[in-house]
Amino acid sequence: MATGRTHRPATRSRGIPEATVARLPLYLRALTALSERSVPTVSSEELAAAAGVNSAKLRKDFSYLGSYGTRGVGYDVEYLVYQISRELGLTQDWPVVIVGIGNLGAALANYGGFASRGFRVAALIDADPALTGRAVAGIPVQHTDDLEKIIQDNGVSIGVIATPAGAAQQVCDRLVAAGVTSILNFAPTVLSVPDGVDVRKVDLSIELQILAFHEQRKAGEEAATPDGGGPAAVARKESADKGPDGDVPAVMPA
Amino acid sequence: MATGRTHRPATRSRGIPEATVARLPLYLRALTALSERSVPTVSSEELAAAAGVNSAKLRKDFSYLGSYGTRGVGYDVEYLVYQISRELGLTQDWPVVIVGIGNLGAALANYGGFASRGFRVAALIDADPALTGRAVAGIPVQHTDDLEKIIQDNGVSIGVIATPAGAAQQVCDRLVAAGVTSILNFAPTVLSVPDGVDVRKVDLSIELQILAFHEQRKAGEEAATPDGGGPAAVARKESADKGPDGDVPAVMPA
DNA sequence: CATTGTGAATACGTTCACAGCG
DNA sequence: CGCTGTGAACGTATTCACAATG
Repeated sequence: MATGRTHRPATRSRGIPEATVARLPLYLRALTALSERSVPTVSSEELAAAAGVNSAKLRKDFSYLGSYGTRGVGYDVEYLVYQISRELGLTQDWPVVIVGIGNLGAALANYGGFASRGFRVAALIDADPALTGRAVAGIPVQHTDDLEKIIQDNGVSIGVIATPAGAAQQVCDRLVAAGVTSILNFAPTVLSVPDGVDVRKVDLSIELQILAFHEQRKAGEEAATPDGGGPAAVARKESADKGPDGDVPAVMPA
Repeated sequence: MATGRTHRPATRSRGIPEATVARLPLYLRALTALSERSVPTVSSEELAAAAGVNSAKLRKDFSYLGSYGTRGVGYDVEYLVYQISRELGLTQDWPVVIVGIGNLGAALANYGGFASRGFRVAALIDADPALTGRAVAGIPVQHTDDLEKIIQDNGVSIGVIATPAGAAQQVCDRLVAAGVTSILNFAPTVLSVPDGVDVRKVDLSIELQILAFHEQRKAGEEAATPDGGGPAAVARKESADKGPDGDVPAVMPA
């Protein structure tokens, strides 16, 4: 932390804003669904609705990728799917390891959304010898002792940590030392990593606390139902546009 | 979604920024750890390091809550724990239901970080009759048919959806109709909810895709190992400051 | 002429830097 | 004197609104 210098390596990064990057997967999912229904084109308005954002935001997001639409018509679904996939790097294969095969690790191993998007669970790793050798989701669980070898043999650059909090930093250090440069952390810990390594965290407890905050606010100010107590509000809002927080929630078995 | 009108009900909300709210749980966790070690006071610098943010941000965040520090000294740990807990609404009991008891639902049910923070798993609900009656984490699984009754009997206002994508909207609708006003969604779907209901989502696949994007960037610009292949880079950065995205990743059994 | 693409306006979030204070 | 609290500067993200255009 000494360096007051902002990091940001040589990466001048052809300027796609983070907020936009975070939404691309959302668009991709909506587009994939359209593609499966053989819908050929879609307008920003329709796609935005499906992704749960507003159309101006969507158009601005796409404008960072290039001009892939046709005025008066909309966007070609297949073409956009391809462009976004490419931009996200999903046209290549990403071997991933999951460390910590408790309920959560198992849930992740079983998660279907992987293969569909270029991600491949290359290995499952756990410290418990009782698990070693057992298969979860058809993939054998290997022992932590072999972590470095597994990473290297499979050319893994993305690791998922689903261990208890106490083990997370140590696992993280070993992953990084073995060559992993992107980590998805489900343990409720702040991981410390060298520059150049990306960490994203998913923290259930934090998400619930944020909900509790808003829930409390609601309880405080209702008293008399704000919208007149009549029929429940009807306007529906898409959820996706939740606030900016840049952060996430973690989960952990026992 | 016709209404171009921004929502935002009467809620003028005594102005704590969303970004700050999202960090309060982080501070709380760090403070709780200090409290357990019986540390009496902490400076913004120290606490910021523990939470993985910078100290100016932390001080500004705290300034929205009030002036709880002592100049020249720092913050009283116990007092801050209390203030933040109260602000987040964690001094009260929040009964929560989890719908969808696959691997993920089970992981959530077993998650330890609940009770510690005012959350209580009031019920587990699943559509599979084979699960009904079985206990997970010591809590009996009940059938979806009884969802409304369970919500009402327990005064539940927060629901967690850990079902397959296909069931999520339907479950959501029933939760909302039964009185739930905050939802944590792990299914990879955009949920549509009435005004006044908060949804946060956790989407594993999205998180991985964001990592892949950055990973790809790195690969593109290195060419020769960036840090010379020598000793791993030494500068450490705290992970928490990840980009703004306001969104999260989902997971789903099978 | 419906719809994209985008400057300009606005809102929000972060960081700086230092006055204020215990 | 050290550390908090905060106004002001800066940077990023969202929204508006309309000119450009297939």
